[in-house]
Amino acid sequence: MKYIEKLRNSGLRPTKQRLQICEVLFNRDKTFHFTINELEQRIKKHTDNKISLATIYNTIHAFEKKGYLKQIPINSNQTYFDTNVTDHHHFYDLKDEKLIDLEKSDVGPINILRKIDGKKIKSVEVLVKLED
Amino acid sequence: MKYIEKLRNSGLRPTKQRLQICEVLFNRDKTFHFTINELEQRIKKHTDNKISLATIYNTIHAFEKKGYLKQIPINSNQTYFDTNVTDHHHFYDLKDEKLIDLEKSDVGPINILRKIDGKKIKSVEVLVKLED
DNA sequence: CACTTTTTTAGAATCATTATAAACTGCAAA
DNA sequence: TTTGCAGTTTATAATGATTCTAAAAAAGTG
Repeated sequence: MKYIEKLRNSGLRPTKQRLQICEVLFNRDKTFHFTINELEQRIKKHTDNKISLATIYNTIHAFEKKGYLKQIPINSNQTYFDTNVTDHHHFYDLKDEKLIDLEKSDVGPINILRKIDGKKIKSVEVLVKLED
Repeated sequence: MKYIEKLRNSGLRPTKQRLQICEVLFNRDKTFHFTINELEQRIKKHTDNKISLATIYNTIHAFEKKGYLKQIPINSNQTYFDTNVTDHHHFYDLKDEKLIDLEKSDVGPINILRKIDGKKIKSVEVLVKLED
């Protein structure tokens, strides 16, 4: 199993549940944008045994803390996550409520000219809302 | 009362509650970033009579629909609103959980090079997260 | 004033997320 | 391999923001 090492290296025990969630999250070509609810549905389809909702939350938070996932800032009642943890941005299709990755090169350089004393910039995220 | 016309012009009856909320929201020098919870506290201090929480939600949504307020996309369990409805961006101080306006001129032009068929860009929002 | 429509309200309902505490599991040391 | 224990999983309860409901109150109109 290719995810065992990954988990072990980051101090997470490679449990059956975590490995199955890894399969759903990372064993794919494109990056994956999801809410916990959507992920739960996919896990249900993909695996035979049930994984508790609490475990899904636990795992996603653990993965996020380890840097395997990113939260996407967006106004929604549900939290969106992204398997693409590189520095990039998003389109958000307001009608379909779907996210699309926007590579840094698609946006061009962003120069934050203002500085705040005693603070440093951790990230710069761009959300481009789309309508028909 | 200076807000009566504003409300009437947008088809909202200028009720006592709405006028009081207008005072708290708009009668200030700087732009105001808030959650419903914070707003409720301020209303409690500012006004003698109690305004129901449901009314606060109703009013904020009505004002947002009329374009007097904007939601700010951010990862938080609570929704943030902004009285600054001009096209601008935000710093978000992760430690203090506070927002700071970033004028467009502080960010410079943003050029979205990629296009999505059949969709047009409604807004471009930049969130700059700050750490110590 | 009489009547209609909008608004307010308290409280219930909903829904995402987090907490709890007991059972289970991976894993390292004996 | 067995034992012991920290780390995990789990069902369920709890929380907290937000929305819904339906009845009362207020605003607008003639």
